[in-house]
Amino acid sequence: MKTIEIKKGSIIQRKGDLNTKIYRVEKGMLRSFSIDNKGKEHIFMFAPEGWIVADGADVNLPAELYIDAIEDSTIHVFEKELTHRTLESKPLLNRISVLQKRIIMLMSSSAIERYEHFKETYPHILQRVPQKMIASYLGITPEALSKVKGDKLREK
Amino acid sequence: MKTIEIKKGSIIQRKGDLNTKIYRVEKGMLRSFSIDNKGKEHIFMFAPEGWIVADGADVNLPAELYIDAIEDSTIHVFEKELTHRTLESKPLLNRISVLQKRIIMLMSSSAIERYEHFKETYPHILQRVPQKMIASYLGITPEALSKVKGDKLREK
DNA sequence: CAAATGCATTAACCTAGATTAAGAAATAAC
DNA sequence: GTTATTTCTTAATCTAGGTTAATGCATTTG
Repeated sequence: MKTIEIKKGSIIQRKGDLNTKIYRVEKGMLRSFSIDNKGKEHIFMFAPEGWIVADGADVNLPAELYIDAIEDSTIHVFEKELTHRTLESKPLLNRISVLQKRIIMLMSSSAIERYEHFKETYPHILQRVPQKMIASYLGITPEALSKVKGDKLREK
Repeated sequence: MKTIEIKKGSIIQRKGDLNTKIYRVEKGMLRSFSIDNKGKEHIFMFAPEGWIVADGADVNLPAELYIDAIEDSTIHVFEKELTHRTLESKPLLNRISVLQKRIIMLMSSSAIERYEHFKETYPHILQRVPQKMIASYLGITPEALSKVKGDKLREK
């Protein structure tokens, strides 16, 4: 295990890199994201203090996700290889549960519904990251999020 | 472990049921799906012979997904409780990898791109299930899938 | 076999969200 | 504190995909 301190904006993993690392956030916040063929970013996950981020792609294949710091951060870096032997199933099952819910949400809820759900589920993250990143996580543009939030307010 | 034979169309798990079972398909095909607040189905997964289906939601919470047979099927039913102790991390990690890719796809690819990807990834399933179910899996309507396929052909 | 149901396709119209652009407000940098 | 850079909002326009509806096939069912 290695501990590193990184500045906001530092990229610690790129798509195509070896996918052998797991990151545990001690301080600050990381995010993982993909970049599509039009150059657009799609945030896959936010990881504040205490959270673990890793590219879930197969260890033997190149990384699919970028991972960077969105705040100055202190990170513990582990090798997947070493941790995988002792891995408990509970956190993995929990992760699967979260991903399943995310897929269902993406398929069946509107932008504003996904936003409301995010707000309830991750209120602490909502306050800490720019709204355009929330939009990216939700799968919409910043303009669209701004609009649906405004509509929501007005209709009350 | 219990083995059951079920007819096409039989529902073996509903949203809200106890979420304690895992199903292994010996013959035929199952699918899991959710129903949104407008009554629309969204297929989460197809499971042909040899595959395992289960609702990934927390075991202690009610099931989120429906599971039914889309062909006459023979199924082995296991209790999650019993299997979870001996669960290896490899298949779980693989599952996480698949779900991650699905989320990225839903956020960053068009309907036709998702269709092409499905076709390459699950050609055997494509041939066996009605196109409207593929559409449901992709997160679009049957009409939209029919249209983009037609457009694709014509533009060549 | 006939009738009924389910499935795929096409087309007209509609809408959520994308795109583009401009300005206001907030944050960061000097 | 002033300037520069991000971020957020609003508005006009555009588009992928949704909705509704009609038609033709294919598959079940009685």
